[in-house]
Amino acid sequence: MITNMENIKNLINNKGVKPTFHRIKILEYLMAHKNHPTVDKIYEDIVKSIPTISKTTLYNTLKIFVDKGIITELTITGSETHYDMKHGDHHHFYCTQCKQIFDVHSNCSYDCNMKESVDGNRIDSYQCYYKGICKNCLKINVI
Amino acid sequence: MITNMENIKNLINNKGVKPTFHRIKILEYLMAHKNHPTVDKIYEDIVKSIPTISKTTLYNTLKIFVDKGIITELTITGSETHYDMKHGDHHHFYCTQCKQIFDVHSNCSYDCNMKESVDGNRIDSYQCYYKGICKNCLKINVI
DNA sequence: GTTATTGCAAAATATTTGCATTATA
DNA sequence: TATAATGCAAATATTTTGCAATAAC
Repeated sequence: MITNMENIKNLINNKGVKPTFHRIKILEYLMAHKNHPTVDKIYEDIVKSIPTISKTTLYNTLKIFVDKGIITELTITGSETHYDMKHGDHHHFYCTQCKQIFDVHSNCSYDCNMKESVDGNRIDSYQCYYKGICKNCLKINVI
Repeated sequence: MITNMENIKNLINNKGVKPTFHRIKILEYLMAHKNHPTVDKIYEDIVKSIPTISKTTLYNTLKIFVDKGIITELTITGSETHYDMKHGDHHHFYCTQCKQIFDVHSNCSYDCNMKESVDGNRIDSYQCYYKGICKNCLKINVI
């Protein structure tokens, strides 16, 4: 039987990254929290179980994961970077009122994963996002 | 005869913003420089003709223009915000090597301007961008 | 035992804020 | 003159860096 931790370890290993304890724990966290956390949020949560972890390690590790294509960084707000496990094709919706980022599964035919280049430029990644007011905030505003 | 400055003045006025000298000059700059400048770049250029202008005014003005939908802010790199006049429907390509942002006129059928909402969330703006190596850098790398 | 990882503190960078000054209608 | 815009300096927020301590293999 392969444990979840073994799976994560393998995933990191397969990308050519040494699966240290911290790295496994950080990826484990991101797999369990697909609500696009910031560095601060990840730190705040993860420091409870690993009191000695530092933000520098977090920054280091997240950068490595992004470079290796394990996770995606979302630079939507202009202030903090949000992080997201790669999980299926989806876009993002940023609510300018409650400041949350939601996954949206738009049925548009735009799928850049199928493209390798545009206008002769080599595409390595892409991102689409919307900004507006989410349905929850719309409801609250009406009342 | 309506001068260019008159046109810019009217554009600002029509959005309910008082067209001060600085605001006109900043918009004039953005209309003439559609290469997605940062605050620093705009300041560096504009301070030559208006030596007394401050970065605070630049930040203030750009924020107003964004809020009023006159310009778009591009938060692609995660560090500096880039600014872009609204001009036709296009996406952006960020070259991770030369750090430049290019317009790309993708022929995909993805046009969120036609949508008012997604999954019940109200869309106010949207952005799509690619990251990769631009054709110029690809050429240089080969040599 | 050597090399990579980690953690601390300081530095760097970008943006925002408070408030006094200046311009504008 | 009243109101809004501007500019300075300080504060804030986020991320990066240098280097010493530690851990991993």
